Amino acid sequence: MKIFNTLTRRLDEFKPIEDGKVSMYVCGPTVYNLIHIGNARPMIIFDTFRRYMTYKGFDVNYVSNFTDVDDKIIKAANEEGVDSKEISERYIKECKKDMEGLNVMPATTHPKATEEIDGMIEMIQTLIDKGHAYVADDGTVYYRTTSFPEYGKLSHKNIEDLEGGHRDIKVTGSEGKEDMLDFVLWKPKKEGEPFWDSPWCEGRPGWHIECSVMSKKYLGDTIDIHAGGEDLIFPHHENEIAQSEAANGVPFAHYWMHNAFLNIDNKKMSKSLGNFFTVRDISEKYDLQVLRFFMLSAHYRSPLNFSGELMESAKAGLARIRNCVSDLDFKVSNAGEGELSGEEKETLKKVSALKSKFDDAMEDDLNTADAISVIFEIVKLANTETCAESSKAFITEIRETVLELAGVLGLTVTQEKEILDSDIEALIEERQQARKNKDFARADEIRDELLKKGIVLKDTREGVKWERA
RNA sequence: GGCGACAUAGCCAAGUGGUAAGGCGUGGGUCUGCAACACCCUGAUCACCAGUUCAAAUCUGGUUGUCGCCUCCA
Repeated sequence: MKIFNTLTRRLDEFKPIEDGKVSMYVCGPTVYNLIHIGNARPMIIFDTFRRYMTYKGFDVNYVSNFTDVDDKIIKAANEEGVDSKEISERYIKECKKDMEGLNVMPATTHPKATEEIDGMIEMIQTLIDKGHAYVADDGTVYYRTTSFPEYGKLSHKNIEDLEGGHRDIKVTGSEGKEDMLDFVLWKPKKEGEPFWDSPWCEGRPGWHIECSVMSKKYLGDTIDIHAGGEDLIFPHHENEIAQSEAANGVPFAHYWMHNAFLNIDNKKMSKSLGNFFTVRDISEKYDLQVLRFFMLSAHYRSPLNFSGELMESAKAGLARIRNCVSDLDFKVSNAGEGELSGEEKETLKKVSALKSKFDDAMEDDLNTADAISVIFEIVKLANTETCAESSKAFITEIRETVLELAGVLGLTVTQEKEILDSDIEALIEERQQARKNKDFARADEIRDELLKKGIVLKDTREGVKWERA
């Protein structure tokens, strides 16, 4: 597996710390609202990475946090006049619902910042003891960036440039800091904010320390992969490295993966532009599997544009795969038990080669766009090479392959068996009878009637199929 | 100002040295009582200029354009 490593800016061959195992940490959302579709990109991408590694036989320990203490959560709580815990608990619950819709597997562990305060205090103390952090007069604890010579190695920034670039805003808010770039590890409470006791003051942790601590606790001092959105490279991940490596004395993560942003109609998504969509918004109009398919149709390190038109295109694409599977389902139920024919064996060889091609694509820095195209190639084979006379073994093999590969991408392509009301079934039956009797007026009447109920009929070669409009 | 990314058919998107995958849409066809669905077939020389090479979308330099980070942000 080749992974583009932000740290080295190269494709690096993945070598796990421990054979057959992968430890990875993915920065999760701050839960102050419903997650938006931008949040969904890393969730889907790294869930797909995890599924692929699992498919390849790795035991993946996947940790993704919920940041449940933060300014925005406190603000939301104050606006609603409720406890901030109520806000975070609510949106964690909603986030999990969205994840389920997106078919994002629950992490091995989903730690919450507020439940890891002890570990944070401990790590901050270690940093102070080692001279990497200091306490200001008001009890704020800052990280001393100048004490970590490698600061900037992930974002490839040099510190002098950073200092220069900020000269104009240096005036405000940096009292108590030794240096511009120093960042908060612990901050004193303000009125009405949640707080915890600490050796320095009653207060709460800074954002960056959370991830360092949770990663250490659940995965160890050094992990294989740390991932997140590209915007987190600086300062969040840079700061995590500074904290963890200074405190633990060993490298933090061997591979750093970052996904590019999702734009809306070629512009950055933001509330002020009015182009802000939550996953929940999308779920009202589309099966969330369509959103997942859409996200995987481009490489994760390319910026991806979102629009209604593109979603329609994705919907049609996913439907092509699903139609193929449902067609195979039908054929398999009528197929004979006979041996594979010579021709069928040849076709299965091609399918098998395509399966390798799929793996190759995924091995190449998770090229899901290419991987999807391989699935389409198999779909094409299935559509052209199977027929009513095909053997059961042949059809089953192709079907299983499509399902398996789609499954690696976390795409559900089998149709849910839905039970129709008996009176609707009766109407369909009556319509079939009418068609048989060439009473097309009645047949069309029934078709219209069902359409009003949201049932679309399709008269196929194999019989009547239906679907929800 | 600093750092970085990208530019492939109507749209989306792989390909990173040997004469352009795949999807959507369009058009044509098969199936069908009709319609819809489904399926099959159908398209580009790769922003521009110069260079390296037997050979470049693919490497080098330049031009133009789009975008991201540097501040909370996936």
